[in-house]
Amino acid sequence: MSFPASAPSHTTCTGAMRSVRDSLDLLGGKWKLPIIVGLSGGPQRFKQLQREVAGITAKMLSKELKDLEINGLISRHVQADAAPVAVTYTLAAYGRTLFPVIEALHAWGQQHRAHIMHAGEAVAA
Amino acid sequence: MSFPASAPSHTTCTGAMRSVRDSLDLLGGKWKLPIIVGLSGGPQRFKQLQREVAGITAKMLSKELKDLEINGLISRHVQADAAPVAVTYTLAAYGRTLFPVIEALHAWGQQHRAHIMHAGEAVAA
DNA sequence: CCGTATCCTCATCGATACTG
DNA sequence: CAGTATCGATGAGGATACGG
Repeated sequence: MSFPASAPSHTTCTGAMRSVRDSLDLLGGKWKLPIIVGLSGGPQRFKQLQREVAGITAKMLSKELKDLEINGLISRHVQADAAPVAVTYTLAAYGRTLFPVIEALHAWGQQHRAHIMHAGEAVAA
Repeated sequence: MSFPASAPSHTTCTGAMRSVRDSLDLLGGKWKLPIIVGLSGGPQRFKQLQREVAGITAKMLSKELKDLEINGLISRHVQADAAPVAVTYTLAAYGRTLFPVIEALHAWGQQHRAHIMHAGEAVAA
């Protein structure tokens, strides 16, 4: 259920769109999901994370991390005892609820890449 | 499999990010998914679809439909026999492979909305 | 190391008017 | 009806430099 396979009503679709858009609003943009993926392997410090995500600037990383924290997807921890200050970002439990979403996106992305390869091929499946 | 639950390696994450980004590139933006949802109930004509998606302008709809067709997610059919020209858009079989993705986004969006409601609540029920 | 401030560019999206 | 053309607003995102 949840996503009608054959004949969704007008209202059903409208409702579905709302939720989908909600998710997109939160996770959309270039960096949100990559950052979450980057944190999925365990806590990371700012610089580490920046290296992990690859291509992101400090400005964007900082901004996106704020957004994600506001939405409760990640948490930020400061260790002031260290000399040059250490900040650690951790994927919150709530952030892990995104795994199915990420997995779906990941799976489709992979499949799509394969699909493109033999674009003209016969194939069926 | 596919998305390591506990300790993904550096390389695994990088690979996952690529696929996720690929999907996002194709499906990102404000309208792609809503349009696909709008077509999930069956073929639609341009104007119908515009009404269905709600809020989209002719310009955006036209542009997005082109993108989606190029990627093989939908197909366009023109009936020139009718007086004022009728164009029908249909969700291609390949477009239906997105249903799991949409369903994931949809489910998370719904859950998130609920999550927000009792953000500070100590549960009620 | 961890960011913030500033400036800038470009893609996205919207409104309106118009054509076939 | 099915689109396209034009103009304009907005903001995401990048480069660089600097502060704590």
